[in-house]
Amino acid sequence: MREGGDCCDMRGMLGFLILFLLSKKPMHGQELAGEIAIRKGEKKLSPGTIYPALKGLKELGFIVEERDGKTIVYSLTDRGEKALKLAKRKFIKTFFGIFPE
Amino acid sequence: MREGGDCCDMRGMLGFLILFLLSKKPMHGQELAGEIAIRKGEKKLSPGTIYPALKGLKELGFIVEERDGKTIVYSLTDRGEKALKLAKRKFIKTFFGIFPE
DNA sequence: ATAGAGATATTGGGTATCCGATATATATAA
DNA sequence: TTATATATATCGGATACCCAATATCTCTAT
Repeated sequence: MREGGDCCDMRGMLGFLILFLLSKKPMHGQELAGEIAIRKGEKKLSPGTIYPALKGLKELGFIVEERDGKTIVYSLTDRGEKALKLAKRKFIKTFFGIFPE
Repeated sequence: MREGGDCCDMRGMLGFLILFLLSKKPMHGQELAGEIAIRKGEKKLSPGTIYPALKGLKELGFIVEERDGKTIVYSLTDRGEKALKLAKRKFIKTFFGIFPE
């Protein structure tokens, strides 16, 4: 784990984005990949991208998984909430001025 | 060059940030590193980070350099302006909701 | 029970990002 | 001129990002 130009200590910008999306609504992997695809205007992330990212966040203790039939729903832990809050603050400070007023 | 979770085709988030900062004011490398350090609340990027990033942007035709005594001042080209505009749009769409309303 | 579909997971490989260390260049001070 | 400080640049290595391919697992339909 780095600190990086990416975003704090959560596996870079992808981890940050995932954590943010999960904070709004717990989702399973494919659902998450779909949401990211829409936001980025690209095709869905490959399994080789999304699952390792989720695994990393889980190992950091930022998310937990809960089996729900065929899928696994991921949601933030308290640690994850806290890390996201910090990362958000930094993100906003770093990119201040980019969003239109 | 990829398309990436980073930001479009400008060497990732760092390139994006650099381009954004240069669009507000032409700067030389160390000045840029200082500005980024303030925004991120970290120490200045190492030379091994900032100069390759600038070199990459130059090779993409997004910035030009002009020697000014001891320093080299970088500024955006028209291509750079255009690329930044596109990247900003994508950035805003991708991270919509992260900035407080 | 078997087949199919969809979700999850891993592997291998290529590129990007970034740092620390080192090297080079340029301007200023002594 | 020589020394010093600052800016610029490159190198080696570690991690992150991402994809394509492959494998496993779970539910549903037949």
